[in-house]
Amino acid sequence: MATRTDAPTRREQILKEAARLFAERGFHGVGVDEIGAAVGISGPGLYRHFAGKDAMLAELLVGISGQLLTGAKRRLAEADGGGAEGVLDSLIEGHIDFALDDRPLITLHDRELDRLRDSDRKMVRQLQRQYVELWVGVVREVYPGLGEPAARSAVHSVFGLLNSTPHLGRGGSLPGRGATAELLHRMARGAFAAAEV
Amino acid sequence: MATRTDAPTRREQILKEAARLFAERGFHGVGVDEIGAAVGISGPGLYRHFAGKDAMLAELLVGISGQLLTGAKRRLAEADGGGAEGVLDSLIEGHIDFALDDRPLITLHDRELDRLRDSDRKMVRQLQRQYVELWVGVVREVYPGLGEPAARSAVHSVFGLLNSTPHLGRGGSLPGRGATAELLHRMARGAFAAAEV
DNA sequence: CAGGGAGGTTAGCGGTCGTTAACCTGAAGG
DNA sequence: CCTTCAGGTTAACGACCGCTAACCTCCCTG
Repeated sequence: MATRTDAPTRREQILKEAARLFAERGFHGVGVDEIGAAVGISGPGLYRHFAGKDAMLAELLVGISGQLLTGAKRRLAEADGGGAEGVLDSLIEGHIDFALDDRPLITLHDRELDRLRDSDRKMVRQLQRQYVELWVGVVREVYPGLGEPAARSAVHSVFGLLNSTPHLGRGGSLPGRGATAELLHRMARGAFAAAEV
Repeated sequence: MATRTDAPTRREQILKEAARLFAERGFHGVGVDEIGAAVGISGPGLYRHFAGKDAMLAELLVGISGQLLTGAKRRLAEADGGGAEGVLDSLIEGHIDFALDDRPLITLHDRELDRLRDSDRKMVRQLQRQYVELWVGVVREVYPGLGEPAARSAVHSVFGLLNSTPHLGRGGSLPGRGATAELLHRMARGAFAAAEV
């Protein structure tokens, strides 16, 4: 698991707060002064750590896409020979963990992509595409009745389902993390199964 | 069906283009000059039709939420006594029609809510809540094994699934509107079924 | 103990944006 | 024919925002 125990660097603090603010009010809706204030320094101080506001967003989005893809590849490799069913469950579990633990990032991920420089956007799109295609392969193995276009649509739709976590009441009345994760998992599997034929 | 055949008013043109632009680049990412240019007039000319940029967004979001709720109430009333299954299918169908035909609005609907004045935001939230609760009631009738919190989470997640249409390749390789609608419908039902117990 | 870099600060510039002001025009109506 | 008004126009203002410049202050290190 390799959990971090040392204190987060200033850069990491900034990225975390920027992600939260961008998710809450949109990239253009947040000023650099606010981001600075969120970590206890003031506006222009951020430029000691990032080339500009765009660079923060770029690093966040590239980081998210890369993390998702890397995790998925690892899960695919780990369960090699262990049945496609198990791999799909592992993929779903990983995506749910991400959606539940990093809601702001999940929100940014499909909301602010167009605010990136061309080169960064291309990179993020490529990582996202690889991630989707990895899912599509596994899904078609588990549900052979699905054609490729249908499988791709189904995968995008299940992402929509799993990424709905920001809309689930902010920690108030929902049935706890474990139960929510389980519910989402079952629904994802049910959606895929119903997509087949 | 009461289909409109007369030409759209200028106000309606503006709202339509504003919705598209807001969905593409975000509320703060679009200038009034661009909105004006999209309908062939220039920036400040918009103020003959709207009190300001905020008013356009408010009218769009209130309109969407109201339309969704009104349509859902109508479907519930129409099929009265005709079985909860049929009502749920009708609700799903209505939501899919909306998601497929008005993608920009669906995008705005859960993205730019926080940019509204307090009073407008409260109104939209109330309409949305009524819409969700209507679904929750029907879903629990069809799937009695679902508790109320689980049903509400499931409804939000299915909305995420259905609202994924903007991510499905923009008219390129996807299997045509009818097939897409059918796929989404089956997946929604499958997700609900899998949520139960 | 000098000095230099890391990481702050405030002041301010330049551009953009929402909005208003002032003016114009063409068509409808008495 | 004169008036009125809806629906435009351009100019410009004031606020805000991203970013740079110039400066300061520790702390580490040779």
